[in-house]
Amino acid sequence: MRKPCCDKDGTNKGAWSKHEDQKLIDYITTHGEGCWRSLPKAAGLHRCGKSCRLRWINYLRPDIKRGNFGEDEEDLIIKLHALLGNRWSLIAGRLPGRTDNEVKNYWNSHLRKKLINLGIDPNNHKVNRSQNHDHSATTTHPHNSHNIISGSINAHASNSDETSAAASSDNNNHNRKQLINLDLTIAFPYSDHNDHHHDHHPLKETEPQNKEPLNSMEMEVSSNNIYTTFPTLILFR
DNA sequence: AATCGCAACAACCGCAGGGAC
DNA sequence: GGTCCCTGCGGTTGTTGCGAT
Repeated sequence: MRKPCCDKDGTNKGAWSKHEDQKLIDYITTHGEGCWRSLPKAAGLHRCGKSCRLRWINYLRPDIKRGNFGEDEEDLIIKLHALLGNRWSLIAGRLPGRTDNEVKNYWNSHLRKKLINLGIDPNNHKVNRSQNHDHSATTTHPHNSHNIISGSINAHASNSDETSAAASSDNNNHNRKQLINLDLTIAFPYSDHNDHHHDHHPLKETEPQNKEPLNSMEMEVSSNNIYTTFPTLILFR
């Protein structure tokens, strides 16, 4: 029988107090991140490790960027969501200082509605033809009536009506890349990475200090990379 | 001034992946 | 190879703040 992640008795839940925050900050500043399960006891916190980790990652980390999302960030989230779906950690990984929780919340509370108001299905980023066709938003291109992203993979697929296998030909990929106008360079992990607690996902390779802020112009979608690295992206064909 | 409804955000929960034993 | 443990992720819920009535 597997033990629960934390004892239900004796652990605090709900909002964190300033005192708890300070304890967590002090401990991590001294000992570094990791070993979340044993951290609460060592730090003198009556919280489960999960809760500590979440609090640190989503709120206390010094590199957290607080405040409203800029238009460029909004744009980037929408574009990345079209590519990656609800992979919030991956999306947040390309937005320096933003957390997956923050991006997820922002999507659910703002961007989702924004797309719906534009007559765009936030799930597949396709225009809902039964709704209004006022596409005056900055994220919408007049030349592409199918998708909020200019020449996105979705748009490409919708134009080709059940397109054949995504990686079927280099020529096809080249054409797509030209159509997409959305670049997403995927860097790979440093082999000499010291952090043995890091996530090994191919898009989570870069540490915050290595992340370059990307905007839509800098992103590079290599179709080969996309389709071979992220099987779930096949969904967006 | 009170209260109601909604939006925003913080936090929790369950699950899955991966490493260690 | 199987099991356990730790960690991270994504969905969901709870709480708080604010505007409308």
